Parts: sequence; C-alpha cells; structure tokens
Amino acid sequence: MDLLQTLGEIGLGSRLKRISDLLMKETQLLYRNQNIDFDPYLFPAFNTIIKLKKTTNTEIRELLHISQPAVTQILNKLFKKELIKLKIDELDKRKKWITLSSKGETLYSEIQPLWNILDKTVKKYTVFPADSLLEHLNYFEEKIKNGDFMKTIQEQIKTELEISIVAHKKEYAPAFYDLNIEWLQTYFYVEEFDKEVLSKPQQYIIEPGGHIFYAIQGDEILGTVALMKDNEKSFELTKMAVAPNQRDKKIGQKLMQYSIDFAKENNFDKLFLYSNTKLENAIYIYRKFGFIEIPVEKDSPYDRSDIKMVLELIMINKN
Amino acid sequence: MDLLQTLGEIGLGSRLKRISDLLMKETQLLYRNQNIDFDPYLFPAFNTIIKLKKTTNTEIRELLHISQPAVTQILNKLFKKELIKLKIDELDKRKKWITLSSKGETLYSEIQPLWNILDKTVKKYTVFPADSLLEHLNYFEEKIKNGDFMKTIQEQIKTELEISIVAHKKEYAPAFYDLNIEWLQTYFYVEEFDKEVLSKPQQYIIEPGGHIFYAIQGDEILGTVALMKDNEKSFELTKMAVAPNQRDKKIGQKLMQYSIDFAKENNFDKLFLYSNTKLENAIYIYRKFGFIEIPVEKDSPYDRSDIKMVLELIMINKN
DNA sequence: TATATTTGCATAAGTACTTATATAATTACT
DNA sequence: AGTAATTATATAAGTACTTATGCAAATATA
Repeated sequence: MDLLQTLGEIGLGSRLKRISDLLMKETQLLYRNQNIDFDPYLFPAFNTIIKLKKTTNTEIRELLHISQPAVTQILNKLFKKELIKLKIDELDKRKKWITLSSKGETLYSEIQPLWNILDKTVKKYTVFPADSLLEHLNYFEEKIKNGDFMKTIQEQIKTELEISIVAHKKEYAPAFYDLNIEWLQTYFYVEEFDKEVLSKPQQYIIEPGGHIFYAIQGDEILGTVALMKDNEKSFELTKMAVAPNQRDKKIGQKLMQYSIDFAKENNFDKLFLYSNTKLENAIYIYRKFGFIEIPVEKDSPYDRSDIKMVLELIMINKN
Repeated sequence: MDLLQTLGEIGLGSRLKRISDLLMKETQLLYRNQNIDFDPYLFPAFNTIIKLKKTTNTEIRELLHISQPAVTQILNKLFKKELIKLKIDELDKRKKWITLSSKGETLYSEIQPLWNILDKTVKKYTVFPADSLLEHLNYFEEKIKNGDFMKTIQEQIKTELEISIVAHKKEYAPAFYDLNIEWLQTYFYVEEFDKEVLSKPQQYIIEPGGHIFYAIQGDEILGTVALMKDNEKSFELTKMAVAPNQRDKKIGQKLMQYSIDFAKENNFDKLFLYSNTKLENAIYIYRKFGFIEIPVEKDSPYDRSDIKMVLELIMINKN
C-alpha cells in the first residue's frame, strides 16, 4: 500500500519529490550500466552549455531558475569531471565563460543517443490523455516502480544502440557500394573496376562463395567487410569500410573479430589481406589480430597495395 | 525564458524536483501566514499518524515509501514540536508506538481547514484534461509562479475560514432558534416563552427596534447575539449563543466586540445584560469588556438570571 | 539452550539543493 | 574623481532527504 498516493493533492509536494528521486536514481543507474560517467542532476546545466556553446554562471541560473550557488556547484562538478573549460572574460574579469571541453564533446556524442532513448521512453509513459496531474503521476510512478520504464529503455538500447554484425542481404548492396567508394576516395582513388565489383556484390563476391558482413545499429549501416573466396579453405579479407562519422568506435575491430570467428567456425585454414603501409593504424590492428606480413606476389590484384598479410587458422583451431 | 521547461522529457527529474520545491515553499509560506507552526514536509507522516491513530516508525516507512532514517528524522521533529507522544511497546521493547499529543490534536483541528483549502486549490489547477504529464506540470507551475495559486488560497481562506459578523436576515432565523435552544438546554431549561420569542425573532426583536448579529464562517453560522431595545439609548445584550463545536474559539468575544462597536457607532448610552453567576467564564468576559455589576430588579425578566451588568458608553464615547 | 538471523530504530555521513554572506570587479552617482 | 551601488561568482552553513552502519531486542535454527 502507498499512503502518499492516497493522500492526494495535499501531499503533492512530497509526491513530486519522491517521483523525482525515483526517476533520477533510475537514470543514474542507466548511465552506470552504459559506463557513462555522468549524473542526471547535471543534465540541465550540461545541456544548456551544449545548446548555448558559450555561457556563464549567471546565464545558466536565469535559464534554469535555480539558485546561483547551485550553478556554481554543478559547474565545479562538471569541471572536476573535465567536461567543461572555463575562461575569464577579458573585459569583465568577474565573468567566467563556460564552454565544453573536448572530453565534454566526446561525452556528449556518447550520451546523446541515450538521451534520445530516455526522451522517447519518458514520452511513452507520460504522453497520453488524462484528467488530472495525479493520474499522470500515478501511472508514471507505477511504470517506474514495476520496471516497465527501465525494461523499455533496455530494449531500445538493444535495438537502437547496440551494434550487431549481420550477413549480406540484397537491400544492403547500396550501403556496401557507398561505404567502399567513400573509403577509396578518401585514401586512394576509385577505378572503373572498383565500381563494377562494388555495385554487384552478389555477382562478384557472394555467388563465387564469398561473404559480406555488415555492422548495423538500429537501421543504420555503420561498416562492412567481405570475405572473398580464394579456394575452399582460404579467403581474402577485403572491402572493409567504416562510415566516416563512425570511425574511432572500434567498428572495424568488431567486423574483424566477427570475420575471424566466422572463419574458425567454418574451418577455414587461413585468411589473407592486401593493404598499404601508409595505413598504419589498419596494419597495427591487423597485427593485433594475429595477421603476419608475407611477401606480396608480383601479380597482386590491387595496384594500391604494397603489403600482404595472412592469418593462419589451423594451429589456433587445434587448441 | 525557462530552459528547463523546453528541455522536455529528459529534464523531467530536475523539473519535478523544482516544482516540488516551489510547492513546498508556497505551502510553508501559507502556514507561516496563518501562524501555524508546521512544515509541509512533515505532512505525510503527520497525516499518517492522524489516520492510523497509533502507528510505528516501520509502518510509516512502509506506507510512505521513504527511507527509515527519514521517518526517524521526521518523528524527531514532530516530537520536538510536541505534536506526538512516544511509548515503548510492552512486549517488544524495540518498538515505539506513536500517537498524537493533545497539542498535536489541537494543531490538527487548526490545520485541517487549511488542508481542505489546499486540496481544493491544488485540484483547481491540476484536475483538468491534458494530453501529457508535462502539460499538467507546465500549467501548474505557471499558476504557482504567477501567484494565482496563492491568490486562490487566500481568497478561500477569506471566504471559508475567516469569521465575519453579519446582521439578521430572514434565512438565519432557524439558526438563531437552534443555537439558543441548544444553549438553554445545556445550561438551564427551555420554557414555552423562550420558544415563542426565539422562533419569531423578527416580531420580538427586530420590529421593536432591536438587532441580531451572527458570526458566520463560510456558509456556517457559528454563533449569534441580540441587542433588544429597552429605549432609544439603552439596549439589552441577550440571546448570545455559540455552537457547541465552536466553543473556545473566542467567537463569543467577537460577537461582544462587534455589539459594543455597533452600540458606540449608533451613540447608545449603555448596554446591559442579565446573566447567572454560575456562568463564571461568561461573567469574566463581560467584566473584561467593561461591564459592571448592578443590582437586579425585583421584576427581572428572566427567572434564570441572578446578576445584571451594565456597560456605560457615554464616557467612552467622549474620548 | 546456545547461536545465528532478523527486526526496529538510531546514528553518521553524504548529496543536491537552499539561504545568507563574502569578495572582488564593474558601473552609477554626486 | 571619489564613493556608493550593483553585479558575477564563491564560500559557508542549513535542510530534507539518501545510503551505510550500529545496536539491542526478538525470533529462528541447530
């Protein structure tokens, strides 16, 4: 039994506080689960800084309608977490200009998808017609307490945020083309033959017995890789490309790991790949996954590659 | 501008807290204005004790869904204000039974009408159809901030709680009869002649040039008094009666003060009254207002009275 | 019947605010 | 130009909660 709920309108003050605490705690848990070092009570100020790009203590106080010491305390916390930069105004030396630090920018890009989900989920349980504030509150509180609120968020995270690797489907072909063309344009140049192969993955890769994998998040394709059949036991790892706005998120490594696992499961003897020594980061990762440099053949299929690497799977398989 | 309002659903936690703070502060102000020593955050626990009559720390915690130390802290505060009594259970010495103290009972009777008004006013601004929780919150917060909420409460207090004195109207006649008959039954006995006079106040009091006044609160008549004309300058103060459940609220004194003020304004020379020495409290108050004992005539109109008192107004008028 | 566990409440310390006040820089006033 | 008032921010202390922990009494367990 919940007496505070039955107390009705006079207990509304305490009630609002209790639901606030509940929601804050739930949100904090969510951040922790996602390994994001952030507190929900920082949100209004942090978001204000993001929206205004450059602001001051006083401006935040005015916009959020909280006390000035509260703003100072929140800013201290954000500064300790290194999420903001402070700079004293040149003309008015009392004023401190607040901007996001690069760590703040990074956090923002990490946390924003979560905010979207949070927003969507809160809307799910608060946007409906009701005859009174208490009716809305009762329903929302119930949904937090019985776990529906958190469950919905977790489901959304799974379908929208988690990156999964899936096999080729016809409708992914355009993404396969776009991602690879973009990659070629950035690091090398696009030849006619590239366009031919990339626009017909079914014909050039799948039908000869190869595979294409995609890293997808929600309904967005973030990256791709292909295993082209050399012979029954040996496949070339190629056509790896990650969308430009998705780099530095280890998507390439996810695709690589998936490919290797796939190769092992299907008892391939080895994977090999062609690359270019100017792609230092890529080579570093290939080595990390166990690829070893071998001499490049004279009749290498790619003009742009000056290095060939191979990953032997037989030994590993025997473990 | 209020950015927190525009942040929408993600900022809901902070939003709820802010509105809670706002409402609590407003309520605290209300208590202070009414000279009631109480804090809004004590309400849920205090009300639980009232409802259950007898309860424990743990029970309150369970009913209100707050932490046990919070309950202990609130109970400490209530105990300091002497609003509750604590008694250790005889069988289980860990348990403390909580009941209202007599001071708590008094506070309750004082504060309850305020709670009714609070409840009504909160309902006024929160019970209406809306499409989302935020819509309800926005409206309610706006009404608190622009002062409408407090204004409505103050108006309600004026019309419902403040006791005003009004002159006779035909529709008050039954209350005049009931209040006086009850008073006679309690302290003396009812004679046929009493019933005749009390049931026809227009004929016996008003038409001969007298006046009847009523203490009313909201639409409830709490007490009455009559000024019966003796001659142009001398009136008998009589038929004073206060509803049994309204005694000890100084309503009699209000009626008395009003009568004296009325007499002065109309340039009466004196007021006089008949009473009985067994009504000690009443006589005390008559003296307090300046009435002086004089000999009772042999042909006093009331069998029940053994004392006559008079208040001379001429001297006072000349000041 | 002794010991472990649970229960009822208290205490201590932390948190996210608040109000009150301090401090230094800027602006207004005469 | 000198002084008062205002403004931007910081610091200190209080408040109404929280979590963590303590302690004694009651109950369960072996």
